[in-house]
Amino acid sequence: MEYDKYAYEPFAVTVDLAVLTIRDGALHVLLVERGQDPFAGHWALPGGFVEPRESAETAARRELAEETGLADVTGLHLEQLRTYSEPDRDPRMRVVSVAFTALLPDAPEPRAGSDAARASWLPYDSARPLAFDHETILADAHERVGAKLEYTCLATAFCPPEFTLGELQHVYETVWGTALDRPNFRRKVLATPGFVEAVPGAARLTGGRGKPAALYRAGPATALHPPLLRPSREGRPA
Amino acid sequence: MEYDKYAYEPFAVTVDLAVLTIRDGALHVLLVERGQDPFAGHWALPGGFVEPRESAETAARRELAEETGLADVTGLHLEQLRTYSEPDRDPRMRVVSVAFTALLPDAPEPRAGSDAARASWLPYDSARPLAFDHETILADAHERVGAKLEYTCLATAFCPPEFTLGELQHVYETVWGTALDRPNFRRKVLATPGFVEAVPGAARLTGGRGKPAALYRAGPATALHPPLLRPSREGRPA
DNA sequence: GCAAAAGTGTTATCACTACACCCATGA
DNA sequence: TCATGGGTGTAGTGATAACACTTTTGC
Repeated sequence: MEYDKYAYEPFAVTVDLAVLTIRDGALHVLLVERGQDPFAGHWALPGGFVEPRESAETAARRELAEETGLADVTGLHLEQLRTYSEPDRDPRMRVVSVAFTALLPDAPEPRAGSDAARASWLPYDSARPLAFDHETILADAHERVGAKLEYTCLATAFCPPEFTLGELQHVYETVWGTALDRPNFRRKVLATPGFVEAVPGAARLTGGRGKPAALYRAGPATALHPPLLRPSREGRPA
Repeated sequence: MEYDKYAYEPFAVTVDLAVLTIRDGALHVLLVERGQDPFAGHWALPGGFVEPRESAETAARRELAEETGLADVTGLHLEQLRTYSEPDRDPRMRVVSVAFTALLPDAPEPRAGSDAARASWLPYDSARPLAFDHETILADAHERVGAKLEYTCLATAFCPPEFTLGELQHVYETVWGTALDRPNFRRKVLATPGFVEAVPGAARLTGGRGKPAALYRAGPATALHPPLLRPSREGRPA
């Protein structure tokens, strides 16, 4: 560790956000359209510089509030993914980016930020091509969230304060891209203490038809024991 | 994203390494003794600056080779942990550090590096206090490795090319700090295709006494299905 | 009544735990 | 012959998967 602050070419440190939500039954991601080169006109993940007196986590939450326009983002799930530091990932200069993923229950229309031409929710499957290495970041975020659904109670972060078990199951099915058996899913969730808590007496119609579903709130538990594993594909990445 | 490289106070970007190994039946960590203030005389994780033309991963592998003195570190497990970016984590200047964890099978004596006064393997449990926020980084590394043992084949990274099932079990017991049932462990490992491969005919005495143990090599699998869960403590962190 | 969505029950299979027990070696 | 560590067998328990089935609503 040396003392000369200018011994090296300066590094810029930024945060990039993979903000995911479920909208119209499909996984969506918050993207901004770049107004300037490089990649002018391309979609990119929202993000920005880390300020001199804030941590990457603080910067990420600030950007999240700015990009979504939400007044209160304190309760939202925000998690550091990893740091992307390939020397040429930004053609202009050396930029090291700390990537985060955030999970939103509902999807308010984003407001076009200061430097972004447009901001919008796009379906995950059509979110390509993206600027820089953002496709890699987005794929890593998807894999991470999918894996964490297995052994944590993270799924409730995609749900509004009160939700039905059908909606919770839909979170799993949407992120994993697989269908689950409803009776088994239901038993599994209810058998895990603290995953969900029943809202006494409350019920809601979901698809316009059918029996009204009981409502639940997120419980205090964070871990899932035993885990709720994805239907087995053989070679799962580590 | 702006073009002025000097618009902000420069950030230094470093890597810190939590290098773990098992030595004399206990978890050890590679530490260096700091020669200069701040924290002169304190132990710290090895690490260093990311060079202008390398990624954090490249820098981490370079530092690993320098600090351990190993000629070939290409096969070793090296994994990004997370990035630590609290504004005051280094009192001298703004340093953002990308932390990695590395797993070594054997423990060659480290050579004292260029800027470090001494380098040494210390038992994990007595590796305190550490300089900067390195205690947090080390604890995060331990937790990450412990969690990955559950659902990946990572344990073989602590073992030499050929090892016994008893040695493999010892890896789990050392990292988790719990005893495991030998018959069940054995069945579990052998029932997972590609976790280990038998070395035909080979056997080795382990404790000087007892039946010689069959030898195994690491197999091609990376994931463990179903996982090998830690004996249940109730509230496991997410 | 019919379709749709919620919710319950049942059974076979699988995996895991906790043991008891046998085998090969050095002292 | 004993201590030590490797290796096998087995019975009880709990979790899972794959169904069939009932309930409550809108049309």
